[in-house]
Amino acid sequence: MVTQFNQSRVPVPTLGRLATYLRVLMDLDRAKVETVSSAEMERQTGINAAQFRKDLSYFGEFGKPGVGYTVLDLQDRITRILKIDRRQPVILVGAGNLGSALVGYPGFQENQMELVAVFDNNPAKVGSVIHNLTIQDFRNVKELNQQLNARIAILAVPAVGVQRVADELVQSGVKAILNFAPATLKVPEDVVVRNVSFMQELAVLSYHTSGRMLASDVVPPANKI
Amino acid sequence: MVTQFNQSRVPVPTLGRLATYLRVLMDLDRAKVETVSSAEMERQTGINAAQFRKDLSYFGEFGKPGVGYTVLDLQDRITRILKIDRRQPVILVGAGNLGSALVGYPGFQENQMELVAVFDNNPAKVGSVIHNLTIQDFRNVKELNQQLNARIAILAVPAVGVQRVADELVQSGVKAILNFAPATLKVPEDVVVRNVSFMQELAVLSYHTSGRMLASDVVPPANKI
DNA sequence: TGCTGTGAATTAGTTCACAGCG
DNA sequence: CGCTGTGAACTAATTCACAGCA
Repeated sequence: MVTQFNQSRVPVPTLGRLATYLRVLMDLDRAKVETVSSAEMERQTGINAAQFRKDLSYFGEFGKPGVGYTVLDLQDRITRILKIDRRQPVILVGAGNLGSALVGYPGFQENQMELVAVFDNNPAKVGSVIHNLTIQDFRNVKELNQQLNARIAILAVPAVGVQRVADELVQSGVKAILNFAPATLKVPEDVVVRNVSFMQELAVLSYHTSGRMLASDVVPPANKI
Repeated sequence: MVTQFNQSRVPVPTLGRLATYLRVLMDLDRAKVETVSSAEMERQTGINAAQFRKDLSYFGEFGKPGVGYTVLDLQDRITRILKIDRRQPVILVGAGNLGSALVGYPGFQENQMELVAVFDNNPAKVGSVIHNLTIQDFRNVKELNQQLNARIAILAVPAVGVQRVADELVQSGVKAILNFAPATLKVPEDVVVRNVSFMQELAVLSYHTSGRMLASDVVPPANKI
């Protein structure tokens, strides 16, 4: 059996699921569980057992037939695959409502993502402190990132002008962008962008409410609390 | 021309893209543009022109051959498809960092999503006000939603206990959930859940930084090669 | 026996390519 | 002509099903 590492062709959804597996493995470890089967992982995650095994198979062989997977070992390997086995510096642009909320997000720490700087272009905000970080002037991003060396950036700015911000980030050495603005970014080939669009998510949900499209059900006048 | 409404088999990604088209159409309308071709839409959105046409084809015929699409008409029809042609009441559970930030999110208004109540189970928070909404005790959700009639809920609570919250929401008549907690929810067949996982997004980005995976990250089976 | 790892089959989603209408 | 709408071809992702190992 020649195990061939299909490295170049890992489906994107696989990477997202790896993060889910990791979360469950951490829970299992805390519960002192030492080994786990793909069937048990399906119970915990809702993700098909064959899918779990195939996802792992893109990166090598991890389990013992007849036994399952060693929780700690698998956890360790997934963190290496996702490159969160060591600290990943991340910068955030936009200290508005959403941006500020994200600074306090505990998931960063848990996953070795370290928020190392927050930027904004609003002079009224520059200099103030959120969660131990002083808000920096976005004009200095290029210079400051020479020290920080962040390759990942989170964009929590309004849609207007987000492209210019992205361009500047690319100039500053950023290779991966998590974009919360409702806009489609143009970036060089070697830069990855993931869009998080609340609007899109809500649209999908809205479509699925109240059944068929020709819905005769009257939307009742709604009060507010 | 036989117009067939393929309603039952609309790909999920199509719905998300409809929201993107809508955004661009609103921009075009503001710029006084009256008609648009699928090729121009590709330029504006980065989404393939054939994809745009096929997405629309699931819902009928919208354009004029040789001309394109009437901006206002298309806009109108997409809002009807997504059921955001009229106000959609939405409730939010969890008034923490993220939840509070979402209350101020301007995208709700723009898309006829109206946040009608915010709930939390922390007595210290119940009663205080964010953006004109008084935080309600989550224990009253079922009772209050008899008036509010929200079918969409946003979950911005910690992972622990999120399943119980979801169960209660389903009991309260909620049919669609936008879940921000890093956990997999079990809900009845007729309830839709969309998960937004920052961690998953960051994991995908992290994987793509610093080029290809190191050879040492793929661990070959010990007894082979 | 009970499990993994993986080709094969299946299903979902995207893009092509072109007939046909305005 | 220039464009839409759509079957057909293609590509991606998921799930099945089973050989083979501990």
